[in-house]
Amino acid sequence: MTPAQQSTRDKLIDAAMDLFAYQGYGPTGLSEIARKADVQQGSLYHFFPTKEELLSAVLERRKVLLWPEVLQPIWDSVDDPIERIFKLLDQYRQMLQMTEFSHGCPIGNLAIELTESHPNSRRLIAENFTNWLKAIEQCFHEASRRLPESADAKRLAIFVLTTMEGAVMLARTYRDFRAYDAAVASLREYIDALIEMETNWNASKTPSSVRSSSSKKRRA
Amino acid sequence: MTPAQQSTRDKLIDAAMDLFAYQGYGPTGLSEIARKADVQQGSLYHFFPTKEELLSAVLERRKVLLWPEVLQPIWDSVDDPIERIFKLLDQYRQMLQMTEFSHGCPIGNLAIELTESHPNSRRLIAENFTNWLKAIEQCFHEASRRLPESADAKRLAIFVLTTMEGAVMLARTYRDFRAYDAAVASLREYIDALIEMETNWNASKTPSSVRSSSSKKRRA
DNA sequence: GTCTATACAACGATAGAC
DNA sequence: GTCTATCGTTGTATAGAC
Repeated sequence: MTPAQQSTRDKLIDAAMDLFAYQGYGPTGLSEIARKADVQQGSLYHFFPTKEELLSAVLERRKVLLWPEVLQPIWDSVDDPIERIFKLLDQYRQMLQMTEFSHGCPIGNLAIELTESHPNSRRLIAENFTNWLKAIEQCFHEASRRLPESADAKRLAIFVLTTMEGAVMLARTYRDFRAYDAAVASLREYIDALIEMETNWNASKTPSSVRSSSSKKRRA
Repeated sequence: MTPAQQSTRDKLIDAAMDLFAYQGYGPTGLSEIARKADVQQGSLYHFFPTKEELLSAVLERRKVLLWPEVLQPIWDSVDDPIERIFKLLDQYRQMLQMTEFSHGCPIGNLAIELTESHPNSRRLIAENFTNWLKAIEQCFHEASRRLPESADAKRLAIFVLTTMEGAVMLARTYRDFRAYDAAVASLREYIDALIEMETNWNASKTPSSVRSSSSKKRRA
């Protein structure tokens, strides 16, 4: 849908989404949003009585866009669930590169800026994280054959998210990718080690010595 | 030194340091800082011509305080270099708990808020990260006997920092410690695996079969 | 639903007396 | 070095015509 066909409301949400991601919620003025959306400032208050309600609409939209705009293109181009995760991490890297480190993680930025001062938005930010985590958790579930039984898909997904958010923070601060690449390399090494553990375990198994599943949890 | 003995300049820096950490740089007004420091607003401009120069002084102070206020108490109470790292991570957890998630990482918060809009401060924020990383890197160096030769102390230190920053972000967003503890547990598992690798390697060595150090890099 | 004009508060910064 | 008063701007939000 081209901008010309968008409703005024959607134009406002899109403009606000960009500006909040680029310069944060507080520093972005409502007049700036209206200007970017090519909408008069009076109309803004017709749709969004307060600035924070516009923020809520932005965060709801981000939840909707996670699959079609972020995940699906990657899921379509990569089949292996583990590689999907690292392709996603590479996408954030590309975003940093294309924007010359001016854009970080839109949700992470708002998380730090608003968790304390805006409790309602905090909940929506948490929902955005949760959906992201669910997608990664699903990847680990799909790769569970290759992972030790003790591997916890949910816990691994959290580790991927903390690594990404921390890596984006350091990349933007240093304005280079050394820390980002180092963090992702360590994460890769960790997951490779888990896969190798399971590989070795399977290789050591013989058809005659099948163990119970409980005894398989050798690294809890 | 009690507040009464502090110079006006130091009182202003202390007040600003607290407020910037708690509510960010932008949302903190100069009048608020002066009030908290018990100093007249006119005096503020005598010491700091602009708000950003006050910020620079705060960031310089944080660099100075890293050792005596953050690291030294931990280094004094824990000898093992690896346990120092996890004690440090536990300290951030305690800080979150004591402040009911209202305080995050003071540097990480400012990093996200200011990297793009305040290039001068960005450099000082990077220096704060670098000093933190150096301390952790030193821990890994001191534990190098227990780690595989392929383990890169600098890279591991970065991984600790990204984990911490991401974990703090998620803890504050969810207002609970599940994600924080999950991330730290994964990091612990990763480092334990490195130590175990080296332990197994040493156990497999016999006095008669000493290898060259180059062949020891079996997991680069 | 759209637009103009404006109210009201808070901000960083400044001027100038002492 | 300290203090009071204030400038000029910007912010969110509103009022009311069309």
